[in-house]
Amino acid sequence: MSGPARVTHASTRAAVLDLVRAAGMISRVGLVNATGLTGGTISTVVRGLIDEGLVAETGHAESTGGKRRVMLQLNHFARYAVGVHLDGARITYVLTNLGGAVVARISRAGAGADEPAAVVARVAREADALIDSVGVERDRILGLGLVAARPAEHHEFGRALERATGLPVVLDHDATAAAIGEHWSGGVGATSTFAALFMGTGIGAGIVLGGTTYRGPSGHTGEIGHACLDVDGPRCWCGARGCLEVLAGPAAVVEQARADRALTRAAGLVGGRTRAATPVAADFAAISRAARQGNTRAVALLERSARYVAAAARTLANVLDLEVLVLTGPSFAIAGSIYLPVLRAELDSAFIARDVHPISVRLSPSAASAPAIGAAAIVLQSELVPRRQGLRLPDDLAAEEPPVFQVLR
Amino acid sequence: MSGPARVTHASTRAAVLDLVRAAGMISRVGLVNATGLTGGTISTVVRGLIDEGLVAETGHAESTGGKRRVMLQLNHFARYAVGVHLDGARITYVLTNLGGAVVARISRAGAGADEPAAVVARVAREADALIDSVGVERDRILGLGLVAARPAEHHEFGRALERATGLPVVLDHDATAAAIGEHWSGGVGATSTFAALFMGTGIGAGIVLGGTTYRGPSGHTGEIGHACLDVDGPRCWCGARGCLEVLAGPAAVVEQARADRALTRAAGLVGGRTRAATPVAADFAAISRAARQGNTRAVALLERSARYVAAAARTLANVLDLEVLVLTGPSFAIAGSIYLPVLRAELDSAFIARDVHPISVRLSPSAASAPAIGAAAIVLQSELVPRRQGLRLPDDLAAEEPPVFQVLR
DNA sequence: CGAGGATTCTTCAGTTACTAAACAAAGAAA
DNA sequence: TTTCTTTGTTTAGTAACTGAAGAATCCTCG
Repeated sequence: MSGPARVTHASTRAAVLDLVRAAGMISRVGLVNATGLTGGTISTVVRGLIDEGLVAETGHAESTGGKRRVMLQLNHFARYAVGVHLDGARITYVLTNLGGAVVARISRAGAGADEPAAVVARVAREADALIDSVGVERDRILGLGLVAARPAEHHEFGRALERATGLPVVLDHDATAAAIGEHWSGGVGATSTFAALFMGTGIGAGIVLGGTTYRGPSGHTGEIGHACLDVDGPRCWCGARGCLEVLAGPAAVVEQARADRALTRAAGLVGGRTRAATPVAADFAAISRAARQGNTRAVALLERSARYVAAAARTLANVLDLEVLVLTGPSFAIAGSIYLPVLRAELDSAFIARDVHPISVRLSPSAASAPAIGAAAIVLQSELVPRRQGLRLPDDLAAEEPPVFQVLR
Repeated sequence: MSGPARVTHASTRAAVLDLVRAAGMISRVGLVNATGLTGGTISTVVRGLIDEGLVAETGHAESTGGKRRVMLQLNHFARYAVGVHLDGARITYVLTNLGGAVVARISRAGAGADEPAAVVARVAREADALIDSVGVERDRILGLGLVAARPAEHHEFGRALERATGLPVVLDHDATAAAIGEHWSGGVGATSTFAALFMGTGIGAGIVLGGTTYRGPSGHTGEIGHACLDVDGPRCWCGARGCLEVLAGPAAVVEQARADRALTRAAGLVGGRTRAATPVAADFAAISRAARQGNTRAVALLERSARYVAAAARTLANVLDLEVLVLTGPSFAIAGSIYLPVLRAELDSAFIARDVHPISVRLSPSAASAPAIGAAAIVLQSELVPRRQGLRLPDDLAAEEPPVFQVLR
């Protein structure tokens, strides 16, 4: 009759490790305040983490009247993870360390119409090459994260890749991965509620609520590309009318640009003529370049798109009570500087909870490789932070006063 | 150095109690399967619940080849909770039992411009009268739930009410309360992801994700009334353009109706002339009545509104990957039958995850008093289900085969 | 009708992850 | 130097579980 063995209480070890990562540097007393656990517990948990080599004592804080705090930091190079982003056009690989920092990165041609078995073999080979290029021992690699726009279609691929590489493979949505990547690499607080607005060829959003990734019952969350912005708008492939993607997604922008002879010539759009592997991505990049070089018609086109994206972002923020919104993904990597001010203006003037708390809108520092970095971050998270629920986490991590740092002699 | 005392592991007792409530009737073995706990644990936890009078053994299931399962049920009349909904026009009181069933219900005039102290005294008196009307002992009442459109403004009021009634008071958003009420009274599954679309004078949404209420960092969640449905639409008080509320909320519908002479006369709208306490609510009701009686202009007006609400509902469903959408609140209580088919059609044809899982759209069976019922449910939840996180709950409660019930001799 | 199996539920010893509290160590202030 | 403050460690005790054995109940079949 006995049920399966389980850890009922959230793994304290994992929660402490996550706090150390999120804080960058923190003392044992800081962990006591942050977790609500007692000093004794923190003491033993930290000892275990130090023994495993995951955490190290890196110096002392200034005294506040008594013994100085010993500061703890994540040992960034104790473990690694591989992240792979399958896009239509390209496959991006990153190797990150425990802190989510990119140690190595390569980008290769997409799978195209190649045979799945051949693609598996190639991806495994290229991932191996990435690992070898920095000479990391195999047993320090926690696993491989694989992300794509429609992860459900890559189940079989993931399993084959697991066999080919010998690494555990986790599969996820690219937008969700991008959000986790932002979260892990520390741009946003440990318990913050935020969304990563992801623009590739389509538009999606990765959602993190109170520090926990939200995946929904079927994994189809954050489909902000199919937010309605015009009840009488043009029809979308999803069956509805006036979806953001149809009105203002990269494909829509490119289509509008192609209808403009002057702009087509000025920006050197390829799509209509040569049909490259991903004409939309290439043409969208061309339009963005033209806009940055001052082409007013390109600017107008992108700003029009930005107004729609901003309206959808506001809807998202109002529904979820967001604290942070990060723009990421290949398309924002190119055109983010044009979209950012429009979104900022919209949310500053119309976010409904703006009087209670601000909403910070920012551009990801690594928008182009965000999905791949996020893929690696998911591995780090799945291996080291099994489940964070059920533990009191600090309302504000910044409450821990940043101590003056001194190198250990 | 020792931190504050805390319950780290989710209270098993509370989780088991919640499962009994959600399942209606379940055996110990059922609980073992549902929780993942061992038989021994369930045995002792259940004994405790029976000793407290919260749960009772109510019969036997048919044998499946061995000893028959003893079925457990919530002892619905072991505890009670009071729910109070402060609306502009009216104050609604309900007394519910543990199962969330309404035992008594009264409705009185709203606070209007009365002095706060007088309102506190009146509410306390009316709540007492409600309790006395069914003759429930005071110590069986867990507390009083107070909900309003803007709970933040009623903090002081709540504290005063706590002193006046001697009952613990919890405060929450009306839309969130409505969602919890739907969840508690069992219309939706224990771990389901759903939203309660709430229409009073404004439009909001209460959100429950995987069985857990989502309140966001500042409690301003589900503001679907300020979803953008037209980037060039009319300006809203929130600062934005084209908000759902401005385009299609009850106030907008009433305004449009008043501009229509024939409809104003046919429906007998009062707003323009006499300025009642809440002209919008009264006039919206009048328009709905006219529509139900076949007035084509009223029908057209409401169906236009429904199209906008449906588009916003689709956006919400696509972002959160919803499984269930419940229409509730005073305005849906009156006009729900007109909105329901429009929303169903929209989500059946355009919900993005519809091929993976269906989304069920339904009208709350008690839309008018849903906020008050929800307020009481919040008390039940806060007292009996302190924190449900960190425990594996069943994917599908229906998996427990419904046993043939027999009354215990 | 009674043995034997199946299933449900209980009991109890053992494990784990914590807390509480005493203690030790390190620096500041006097 | 002495005394105080703060940080971190050790130890004993406890709550909430698991695992495994056993008791209770019911069905089936000779």
